[in-house]
Amino acid sequence: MSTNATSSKPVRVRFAPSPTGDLHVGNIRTALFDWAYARHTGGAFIFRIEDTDRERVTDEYIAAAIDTLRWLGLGWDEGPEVGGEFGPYLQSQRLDIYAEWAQKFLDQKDAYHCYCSSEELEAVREAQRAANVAPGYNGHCRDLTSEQIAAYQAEGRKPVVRMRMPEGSTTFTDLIRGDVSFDHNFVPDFVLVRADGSPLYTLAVAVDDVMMKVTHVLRGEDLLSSTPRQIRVYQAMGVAPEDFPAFAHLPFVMGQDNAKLSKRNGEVSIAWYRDAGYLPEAICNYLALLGWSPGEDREEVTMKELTELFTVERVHSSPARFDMKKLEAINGDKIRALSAEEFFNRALPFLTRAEIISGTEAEIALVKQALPIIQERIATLSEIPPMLKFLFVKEFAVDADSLPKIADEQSRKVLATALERLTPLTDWNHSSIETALRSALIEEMGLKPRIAFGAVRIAVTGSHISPPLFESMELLGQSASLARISASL
RNA sequence: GGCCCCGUCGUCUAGUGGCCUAGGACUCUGGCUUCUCAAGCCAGCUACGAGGGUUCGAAUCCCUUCGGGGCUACCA
Repeated sequence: MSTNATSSKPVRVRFAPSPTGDLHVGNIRTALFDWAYARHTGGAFIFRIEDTDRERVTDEYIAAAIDTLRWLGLGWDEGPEVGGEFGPYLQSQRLDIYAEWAQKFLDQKDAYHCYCSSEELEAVREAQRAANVAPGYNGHCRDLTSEQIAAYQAEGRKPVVRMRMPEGSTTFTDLIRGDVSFDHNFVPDFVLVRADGSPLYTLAVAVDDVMMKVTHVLRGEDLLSSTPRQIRVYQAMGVAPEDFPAFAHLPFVMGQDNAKLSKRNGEVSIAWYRDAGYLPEAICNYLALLGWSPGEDREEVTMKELTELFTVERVHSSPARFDMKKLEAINGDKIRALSAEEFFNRALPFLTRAEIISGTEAEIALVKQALPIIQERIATLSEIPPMLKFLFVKEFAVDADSLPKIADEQSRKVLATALERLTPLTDWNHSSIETALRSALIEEMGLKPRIAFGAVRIAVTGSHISPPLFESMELLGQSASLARISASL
């Protein structure tokens, strides 16, 4: 059989993670594409939690997933916290629905009880591997007699519910990969309900997509080969082929060097990126470029432009490697593009969390003046505290590695001269400071600017790397600046 | 092993038979600018996995091959 993906129904896309851990880069890329597609088509974005495996999914992870999506700006139209017509959106709250369908499949003989134990199943697989044949359920319990069933029940065995895969094959049109076909010889009868009565992903995902009227399933490539099973459930539910959702299997996002994305090569948890000072719009922009491209040699897109430009046709089929360097570059671009007010809003939490400032009015005012001179020099927000630290420290001290650089005779002379010429300055601002120092150190002493200003920089900011010197001194103020120069003599 | 998916610079990509002696971005290298660090500007390095076809013409179509990945659970 085959399905046709064309549909004129209003688009409904879902992002349905199974929160067995923090949402990671790959999950988010999928969420982003789901969201962008829904927004592009004017359809609904549905957020559903697949927590049928309560052994692995925790409430903390669910809460974290909700939080992460919100932080990224991927708002949903239906789902946790916002509700919706087709809720609940947590699968663990829909157990009765799955049980009803499973019973219906049983009644229709589309499914059957399987009494095989895990050990027996494993033994079968072992034998299949040894015989070099396709491993998979062998259909042992497909047509049990009532005597056999009675015997198993007498043994106290609890059966699982297994879906019967008919002879033939399943072909569906993947929006990204074209027609994909699976021979049922390689799609064994699969389990819908565990022995304890709880549903499996294979049941819940298909039932929910139908019940929630999902029209487009954009998900990871790893689910590609489970699609025939999902389609089998649609059929058992009595859904007409033209009402099946369209599928699009997104390519993987892989780690820096080899295969899987892991802690080693680039952090996987989005929470980590938030703490490291990455902007949500930068993460989304970068992730959008993994497996998709707006074309026309374009790289930079806003969230709004992404929704306007995004189409599944432009998603390609090969996996992409995650490159932290490029994310950083985009993050720097986005930071530079921020308005002064926005930049302040984003920067403030990093300064307070690093305990550089406590939040007094005077501190806030100084921060607002200082931010513009560092905005173009950082790639992540976490670079702000170390860069502005010199303006706020109570106990100032020159960095250990910079200290030797101002210990020589020439530096001491430079600092002494600077102190002497800066002390009488009555109008303390960056241009008057620059004028005074240039005439004293460059013109009169004949020094190279980098040598002369370098010494002053270290004495005043404590490091040989700092924001622009004269602006820094203006912000620090005359008395503090002079005190530091004097202290280093 | 079987089934399925994938294969353009180091990385992300543009490219849908001639506009490609393959373009952009990140990285890297060199230079300019410069009070440090950045930013900015300029230049450079490096790619169609391989082999066969089809065609006047192929990165683009077909076949084979090699390589990578996924699935093969009472995970999702």
